[in-house]
Amino acid sequence: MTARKENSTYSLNEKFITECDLTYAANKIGGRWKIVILDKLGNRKLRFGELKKEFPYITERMLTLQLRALEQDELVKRTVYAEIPPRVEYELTPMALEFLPIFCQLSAWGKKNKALKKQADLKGNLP
Amino acid sequence: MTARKENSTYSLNEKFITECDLTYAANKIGGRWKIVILDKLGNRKLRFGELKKEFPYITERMLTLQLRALEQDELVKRTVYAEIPPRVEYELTPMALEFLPIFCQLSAWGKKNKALKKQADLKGNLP
DNA sequence: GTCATTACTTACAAATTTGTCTGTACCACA
DNA sequence: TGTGGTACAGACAAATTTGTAAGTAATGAC
Repeated sequence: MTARKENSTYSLNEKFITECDLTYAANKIGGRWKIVILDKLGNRKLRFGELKKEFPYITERMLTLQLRALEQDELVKRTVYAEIPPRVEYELTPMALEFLPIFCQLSAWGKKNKALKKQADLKGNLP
Repeated sequence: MTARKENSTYSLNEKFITECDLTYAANKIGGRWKIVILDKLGNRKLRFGELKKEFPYITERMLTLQLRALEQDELVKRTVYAEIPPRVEYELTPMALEFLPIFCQLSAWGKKNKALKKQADLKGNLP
C-alpha cells in the first residue's frame, strides 16, 4: 500500500496475497472491524452515529478509518447530505452484499464452535 | 491475549470480538497467513517443508508461528515422528475442515471481483 | 570428524494497526 | 454571544504483527 523496501519478503508476500483469489477477498474484510461493520450494515442504510452505537467501544477515529477504507474498496457507499448538523449515510454496495451469505456461514461456524469449546473447557481442559 | 491495561477500549473491544459469533470465527483465520495455510492444507497431510514450498516467500519463523497458533486453536493437528532428520506433519482438524466450503465461496468472490476490478481499471478509472 | 538434512528457536528490528486525546466546521436556536 | 449537535481530522503513542538474521539439535552418510 505504501512506499516500502522493494523486494523485501514483506512486499513479495503482499503481491502473492493480492494475486490469490482467497486472500484477495480475505484482505478486503481483514482487520478488527471491517467484517462486523459490513455485517451490521447489512441491507440497511445507517448514519455514522447510528453505526457507532452498534459497537459499544469503537472510537470515532477507528470507525472513520475503516469506513474510508471500505469506501475505497467500493464495499460501502457514502452519501453526504448538505445539512447542518451534518448527515452522512452508509450502505453496502452490490459487491459487498454478496459477502452477506458468507458472513452467515462464518457466524454459524463461530456459534457452533464457540459452544463446543465452552463445553470442552467445562469438562476440565481449561486453558 | 496478553497482560494489558484493563478497561482500555482495546480490551473492551477484544471482549466484544470474542463474544460475537462472526468475529469469533473471523479471528481464528485472521492475519496474513492463517487462511491460506488452512486452505492449502485442505484435505492433505503435509510436512513442514512441503507446506513452506506452497508459499514462495514465507519465512520459516512466520510459518512456525502461524502453525502453532492454529494448533492452539485446534484447527491443525501436528504429528511429530521420532526420526532424524525430523519429520513433522500437519493436517486439518474436523473443526477446520468445516471452513473449507466457506473458503471456496470467499475464493469465488475474490476471483469474480478481482476480474471486475481489472476491467473497470482498464476502462480508465485507474487508481 | 565433517557435512547435510529438517524443523525449528531466539534476539532484534521494522512496519502496520489500533487507540488516546484534542480540536474544528457548520448553523440553528436560545 | 454562547451552546449544542454531527461527523469528522490531526498529532501522538502504545500494541501487535511481520520480517531479518543467525543459530541449534540430532544422526546417518561420507
